[in-house]
Amino acid sequence: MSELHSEYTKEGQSIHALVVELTFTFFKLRSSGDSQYQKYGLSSGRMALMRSLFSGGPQTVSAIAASRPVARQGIQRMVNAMVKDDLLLLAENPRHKRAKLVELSAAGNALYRQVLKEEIEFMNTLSEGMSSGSINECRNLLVQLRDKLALDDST
Amino acid sequence: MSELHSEYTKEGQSIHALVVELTFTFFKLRSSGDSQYQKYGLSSGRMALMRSLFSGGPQTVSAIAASRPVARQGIQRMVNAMVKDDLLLLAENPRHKRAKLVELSAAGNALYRQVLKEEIEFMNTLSEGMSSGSINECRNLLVQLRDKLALDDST
DNA sequence: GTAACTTTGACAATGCGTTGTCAAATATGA
DNA sequence: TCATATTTGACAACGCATTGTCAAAGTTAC
Repeated sequence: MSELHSEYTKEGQSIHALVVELTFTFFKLRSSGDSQYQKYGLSSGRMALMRSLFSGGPQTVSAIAASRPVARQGIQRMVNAMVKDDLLLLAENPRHKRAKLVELSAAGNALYRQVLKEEIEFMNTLSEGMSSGSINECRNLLVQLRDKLALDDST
Repeated sequence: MSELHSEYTKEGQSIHALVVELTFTFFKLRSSGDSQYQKYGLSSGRMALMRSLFSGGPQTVSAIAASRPVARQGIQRMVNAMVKDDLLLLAENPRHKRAKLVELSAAGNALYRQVLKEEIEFMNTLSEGMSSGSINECRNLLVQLRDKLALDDST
């Protein structure tokens, strides 16, 4: 601890500690997810993509990218690879000749549902002993934090 | 929403929502941090490394890597680059001929303190309107979550 | 002391994200 | 309509993390 830390307000200090913990928890969560996914040849990125298609229906690459903090070209590359793996299909888009609609193939849909099922069980296990009230309060605070960040920069 | 979601317990559903929000908040936080750091030629990774050295004192590359969820060779590469940029120094290690002690140079220390100062102000701003009690509760819940993850896998 | 094991830094390959460029397709507006 | 601007996918280059391999340095056990 340096003397600089005395410039923190009490709340500022708490937020800093929260940010540090959030970072550790995020990495832990992602590596835990990846180790669950890898036995199906999936990754966190591929799962997130399938999740978007499963809940949002067929969409263009641009639309998928716009709904998440990832670059359009990253999604494009991922989609191309997953089409090759027969997890996704490209359907004609009546509104745009080049921008095809990306959708889950039958195999992709089945795989996603399988993994989602495991994921739900995992979340249920993780939440044992916690109250949904305190979990929701925590989430609300993160939303609040993120909203403040959105004001701060134009990312 | 698919029929699969009915397999969630109430708490499981909440945890899932929390995990989604946590992910968004993490990315927002990191990009916000990076845009603050870049005017000093730094990145989140470099800042984290300097933070370790500032608070933990001179350490070997291996020790730094062991204290965070990053690979040893990633730290090694970063250290080599930052030594070239005169932000870090390699001091002789009496206990090991090859494993030098990494420490902040005078320039690195000054730069870190400058950025830290801005960061503290930023955290103070972010926390305005929040109670340190609710922030700490949120952090405690994340700690609890991370502990459960640690049990689950051996990452 | 010495043989076997582990830790460490250099080097290389790879994975997966980013950005930039370009041409085709589309949208906009005078 | 037609000129201009934007969106889109392919391609390339790069950034920054990972893993694996190897030889030098250090540790441990006998």
